[in-house]
Amino acid sequence: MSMKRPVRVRFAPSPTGPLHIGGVRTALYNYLFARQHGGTMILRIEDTDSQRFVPGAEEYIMESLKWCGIEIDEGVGVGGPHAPYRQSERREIYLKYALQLVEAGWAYYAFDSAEELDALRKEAEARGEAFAYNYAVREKLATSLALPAEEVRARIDRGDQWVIRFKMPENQLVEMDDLIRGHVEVNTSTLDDKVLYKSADALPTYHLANIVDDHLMEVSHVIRGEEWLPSLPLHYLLYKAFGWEDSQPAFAHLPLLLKPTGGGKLSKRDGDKMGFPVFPLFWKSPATGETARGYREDGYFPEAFINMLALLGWNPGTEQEIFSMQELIDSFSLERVSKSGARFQPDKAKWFNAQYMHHKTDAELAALYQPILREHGIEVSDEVAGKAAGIMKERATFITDLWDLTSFFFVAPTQYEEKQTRKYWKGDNPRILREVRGVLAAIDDFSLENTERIVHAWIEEKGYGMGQVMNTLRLALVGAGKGPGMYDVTAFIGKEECLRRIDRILEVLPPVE
RNA sequence: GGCCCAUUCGUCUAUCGGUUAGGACGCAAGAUUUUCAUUCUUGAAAGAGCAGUUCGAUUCUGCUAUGGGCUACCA
Repeated sequence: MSMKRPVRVRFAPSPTGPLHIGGVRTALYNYLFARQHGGTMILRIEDTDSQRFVPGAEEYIMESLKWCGIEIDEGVGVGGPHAPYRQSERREIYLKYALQLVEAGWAYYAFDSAEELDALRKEAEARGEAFAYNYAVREKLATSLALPAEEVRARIDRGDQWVIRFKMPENQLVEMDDLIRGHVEVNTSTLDDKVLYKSADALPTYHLANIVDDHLMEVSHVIRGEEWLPSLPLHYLLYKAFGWEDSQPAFAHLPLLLKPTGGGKLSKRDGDKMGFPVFPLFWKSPATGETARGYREDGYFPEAFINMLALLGWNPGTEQEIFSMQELIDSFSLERVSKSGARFQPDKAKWFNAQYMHHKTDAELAALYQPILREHGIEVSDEVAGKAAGIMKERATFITDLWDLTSFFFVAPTQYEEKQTRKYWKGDNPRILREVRGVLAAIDDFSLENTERIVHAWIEEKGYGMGQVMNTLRLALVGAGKGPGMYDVTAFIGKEECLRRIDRILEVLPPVE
């Protein structure tokens, strides 16, 4: 591979359902790599399995990438010089290449039916062996290697179903290089003759389509999940068979995302069981009506989601943990991707979201919080909404946490928390609160600082306990033993509202004995 | 079963032969605070096992164990 070759990477999902977060991470790493090298990010849809195609999945994939901020330069949805980018729309391309391999002796026709293959597998299983379609059997079965040429011709002309299989060489060492795993070698005798093309639906399988398209689309780096590592030797041999070794892309196989409990790939069921989303966006299956929650709908910020995902299997080698997309682009490298699978950590995802929450400006918070306020019938300016959110953001993980945290700014308490009431609505406290009312009523400049100064001086002068006074006031204004500093509340709701809330508690709440 | 990949605190990870094995999440304790939180400080917590190479191995090699992936006319 030439150093000068322009970087072109592709994300090539199969539209068989919603894109799960492992797929999002693969897309992200491709994107970061492309951007860092001034390269091109391609989106190719690999819909060569007509059986598993799910309507809506492709749109879901594109919307997910968009939400994540992963931009596509070329491919489905945006077009480009190698269009079309949906493999089902490229079907006429593949047969030619499959036939080229047959002609060159790298592939052959096989006429076995599904039932026949099933029987062979069962037979082998009965003997305690695994059936492999390979050098040992291909010349004994109904293949163009065993049958006379006229017979092969006749079967094809007659319309018999056939497939084209790769003729895996016997006992050859394939040496491969992976950007993450290093040198890998495997003996071809342990491999089988994979189907490359299926006549039944006139479509290639993944292996053929993948190599042909990567070649045609001038892909320079294939960055994909580790589940593809076992088929890498086949892919190497395919490049060799086509004579495309010189332009063969470099490969990088990413470690898998594992269940939080360990023991396998992360799956949809884990999310349901352990209460965290496995998909970026909410998904509803058009076929079954089944739904799955998404990070977006669960209140995650896309930046936090991406930050969390980026650090799962990659790290910069420094102690930095918070990264903007641009920072990720600048510091990402395949060499620093780890080799072993990473368990997904729901708790850490929340922590990342909280970090981003804490760094949001009041204006940003206002935009996100306003819809929730309106749901609760609160109509306030962006400035007011942002201020309330800003005061309490440090305690929130999600935007949706803000209502519980700030509702008292907008709505006077109608109930008083029992514990706080028992503790503070007793003895002299109601009487002292009446005095506090008088002090507050006399203040003209109701700013946080001024109110604090005057009230504190008064408390000191009277010799009252700070905790007693402030908590009683808190009970009156908030109705509970929580909230920000008291003067944040007084300044926010203003003098009149303060007095109103004090009057109400004095009127409504009988003192505790 | 076969093939391939992996293995450092509970989890995510740093270390590119010589370190008191570092950070983060979570957990615990303490401090701060008018409340609830936040925040801060501190603490517990790791090289799977056995050989070998080496003056010296977490780091290199082999074996074992464990985990994972693949083994479809699915991707």
